[in-house]
Amino acid sequence: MGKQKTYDIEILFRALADRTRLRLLSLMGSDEVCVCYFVEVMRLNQPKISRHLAYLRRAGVVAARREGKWMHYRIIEPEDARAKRVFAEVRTWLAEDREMQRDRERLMKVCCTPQVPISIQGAPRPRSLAA
Amino acid sequence: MGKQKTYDIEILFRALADRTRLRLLSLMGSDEVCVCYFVEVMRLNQPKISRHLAYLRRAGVVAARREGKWMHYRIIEPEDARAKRVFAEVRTWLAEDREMQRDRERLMKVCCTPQVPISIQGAPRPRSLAA
DNA sequence: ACTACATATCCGCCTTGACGAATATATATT
DNA sequence: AATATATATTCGTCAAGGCGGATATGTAGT
Repeated sequence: MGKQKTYDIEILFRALADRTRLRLLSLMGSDEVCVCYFVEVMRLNQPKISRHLAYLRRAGVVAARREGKWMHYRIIEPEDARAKRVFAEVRTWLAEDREMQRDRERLMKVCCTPQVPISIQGAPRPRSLAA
Repeated sequence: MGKQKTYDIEILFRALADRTRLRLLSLMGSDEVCVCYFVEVMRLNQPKISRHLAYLRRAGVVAARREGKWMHYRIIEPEDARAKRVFAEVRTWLAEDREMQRDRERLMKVCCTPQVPISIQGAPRPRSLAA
């Protein structure tokens, strides 16, 4: 459990060197997100999502929290000040990327629509979006 | 030649996801550096250095300039403002890394010692270090 | 043209990591 | 206990990329 390695430069960049993982991080930007939302929003198969989340977890970039059947993932802020600043700039960058923006819009829609898609009825919403 | 792709997020991070390449970038921090100095300072075999420099060039992170037998490599600043800021933070981070610091110290020594090692006698020094 | 030197590329080998499909695990419900 | 649902892991395959060693290329000097 406590494998909370101090942020290593290469480890971080390897974690960031994949578009799927960048999209995941972008969606976790403000908040914990449940796996089922990643699957719904990104339209990728579930094992692929899980594998990339596991990668991010091993790299120490995100942490997971279980809530019943659901798993929530959130970004871990680096302790190291330098790492923190790099990471902050990366997130700002992501915030401007087209595809990432579309993802976040879809996440909002999916969470806030009165008619939630059947596939995620009952799933716990990100706090920041829960009405 | 003009393959100067606009900085792509993943491409950049893949380029940064290797310690040898980070060390190269750290040495190029302020200035153009000649390949022979990389070899001398980093104590790695020359093909390895060249391969990583080629990788960085393909990724659009550095550019090369020939001067007789010598090749000088320098960092290309990203045009995109976001990329530029991420990159700047990365360089600040590198500036604090132990191994990178040792590399830069060795570069200074190698360039400024009265008795230059035989292997690089006559090689053109980085401008910022040339006495 | 020949030689020497600096650098780049090729080769074969090996590891990492991406993928889809299948399967395992964990939890909740009945 | 059996079932359903959410998520994780395993398997086999494949491409990217790391490595050292050998070799090719490019330039300068004789």
